[in-house]
Amino acid sequence: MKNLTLKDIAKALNISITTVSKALKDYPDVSPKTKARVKAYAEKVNFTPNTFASYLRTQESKIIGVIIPQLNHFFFNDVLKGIIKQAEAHDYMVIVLSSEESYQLEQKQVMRLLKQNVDGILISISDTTHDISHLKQVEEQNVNLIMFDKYSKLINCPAVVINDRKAAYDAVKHLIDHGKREIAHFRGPLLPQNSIDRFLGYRQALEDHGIAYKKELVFTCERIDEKEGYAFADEIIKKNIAVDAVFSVADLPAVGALKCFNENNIAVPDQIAVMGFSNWLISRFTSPALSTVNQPGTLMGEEAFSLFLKSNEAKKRGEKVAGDILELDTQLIVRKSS
Amino acid sequence: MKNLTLKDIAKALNISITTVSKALKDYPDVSPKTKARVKAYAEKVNFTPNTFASYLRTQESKIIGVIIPQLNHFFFNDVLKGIIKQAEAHDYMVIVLSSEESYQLEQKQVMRLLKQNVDGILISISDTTHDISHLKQVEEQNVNLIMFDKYSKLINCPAVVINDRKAAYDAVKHLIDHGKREIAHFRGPLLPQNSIDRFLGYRQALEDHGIAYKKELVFTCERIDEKEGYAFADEIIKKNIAVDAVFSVADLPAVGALKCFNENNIAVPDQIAVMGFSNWLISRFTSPALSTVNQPGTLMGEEAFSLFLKSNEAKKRGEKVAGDILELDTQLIVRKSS
DNA sequence: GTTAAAATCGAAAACGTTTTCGTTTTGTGT
DNA sequence: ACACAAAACGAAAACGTTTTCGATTTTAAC
Repeated sequence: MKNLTLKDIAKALNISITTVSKALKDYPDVSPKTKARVKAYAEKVNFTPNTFASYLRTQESKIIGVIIPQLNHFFFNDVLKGIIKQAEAHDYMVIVLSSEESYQLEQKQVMRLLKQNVDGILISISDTTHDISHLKQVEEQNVNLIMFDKYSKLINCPAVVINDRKAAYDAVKHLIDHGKREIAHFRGPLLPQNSIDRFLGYRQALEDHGIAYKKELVFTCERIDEKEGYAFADEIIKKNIAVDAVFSVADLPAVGALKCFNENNIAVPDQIAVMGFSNWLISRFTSPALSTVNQPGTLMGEEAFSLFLKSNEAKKRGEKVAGDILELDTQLIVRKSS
Repeated sequence: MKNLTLKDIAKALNISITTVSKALKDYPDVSPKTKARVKAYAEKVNFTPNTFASYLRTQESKIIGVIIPQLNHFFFNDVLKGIIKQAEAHDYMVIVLSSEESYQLEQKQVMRLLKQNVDGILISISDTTHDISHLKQVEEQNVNLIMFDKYSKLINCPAVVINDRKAAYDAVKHLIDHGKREIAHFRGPLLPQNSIDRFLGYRQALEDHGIAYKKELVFTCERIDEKEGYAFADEIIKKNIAVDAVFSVADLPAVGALKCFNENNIAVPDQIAVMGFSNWLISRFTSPALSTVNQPGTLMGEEAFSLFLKSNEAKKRGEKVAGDILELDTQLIVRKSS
């Protein structure tokens, strides 16, 4: 019960391998009669050409590689879902790798994918990636490169991202619109760009509404977990810092803050409103339910694959695709915490 | 900047392709001197053989396929992480596909992987899979088949699973040991086997501790979400059913129940204790924090890959590996809700 | 019936690797 | 210096596909 080959079909129909191959690919120099015969038979025995042999001739593997910073991460898995869904629709297979937020490992994974002769690499770069020579190498080898979510401006390839700045702006604006003026921000570290953009959106929103930016209202996360959020909230209470809202760079610190406020009998959202970011599953279940910003992960994955397809077709025509950056809109999810 | 070939190395060193290939694979009929020369050069230019061409000769693709029922599912992503980690350590690539809990799609994905000539298929079967002819076909094509978590007894291949029955037993025993006697159970649907096993563990624990099984304390989930759990809890309150503990087939219904009990001022765990299953991220953040059962997902993935390796080696020796089922232990996570 | 053009087909090379088997080179003992 | 075995090397075929180009057959026109 081995997979059939062109040879098997040729033998069965008593014609040459060449003719079988050409019939299946609708070459003009095959008579309609034989074409029909071949196609009918191929259909019957469920033949599809061996991808490995095909690759050897055409240099197209019909496989793409995806590198994400973390394997069991809600958002990236959502993106992965979109990529795989679209890939499937276009008959591509997806190899999944993780950089585990390590620059070294990311380099290694890129090299592995190049060795595997994938048709394209879709990557969200790790927080520790400070050098992009490995990505340059992808382009030098003429392999399609697409970045998503966490990207580098130092390389000129198509990318699809969230408009983090606008998303943060809208979130903070929402707090302001509800009468909040002393808005604290739990910001992320200096890398990746996303956390900077969210911080900038926060500042911009304050400025546009005539609220002075106060350095002492900004707390910097390192691990971005709930403990940090709890600690910051605790500091706010202990030091009696005047705060009537918190905008967090991610949901987990917001959840931590929520817990701390609850324990100290601070009314959310009346005394202090809380806003998260990312719309993780957990945000629906806190009490009060956490307001947050939804990132369209699946859509991002689908768009990333579309960019790959475009890039691949341009490559086939001998062109080079422009390094345009596609920005996806987020959605403000207003729940009980704001 | 194309990938190098054996031919390039042969030309550079002025020897034949054959000798280069054999030197790299330590054939005995190559002199130590040339071996060293070839290896040094190959190292220098970072050569690795083209996997597609290799496959054509050896019929080994060094690619495995994984099919999971859902792509962005906390537990399955954990398993995926374990598989990919081990695969990487053994120089395998992993193609990820999803059946989306659809029997039809599962069939299709299996066929796609067979067409791709993967060396093995690791699968967790969907809840709607009632027929296993597609899996039989995998074995007929002599491709290694490994099942994990959700498996079928109708097919004889290696598998790695959680001991759901024992896990449920231990969870219920924990409730009993804390003085609970009227233990309700939110059970899952009739498929997959896992939810049956958890139900059986529940019954066994009651029986072994001299507690009569009461049908009216068992509630059957269909979608296994928090709304169902909320509704069941509501029913318990409204109908005034005597219940002092709830054991849920999964975390989400338990979270829903928790919410309902909180809203009705029922003290958890004193009046009613609540126990979930799966240790999702969310269980840490409810109030009170949810007691649950941890499923070792990453370990399961690692073991699944190990089973594949074993199976593959047996295949190379012309043997057939036994369809042994490896059961992994779970951990009872006791938090404030019990 | 002849001939040219058009339609149809197939031989063969190529992709890069692995492996069999035959050839050449080296080394040993006389 | 010679025979012979052992060591080292290389030619070639195979994996299954695609595609070029030459060969063959059919059709049409006179």
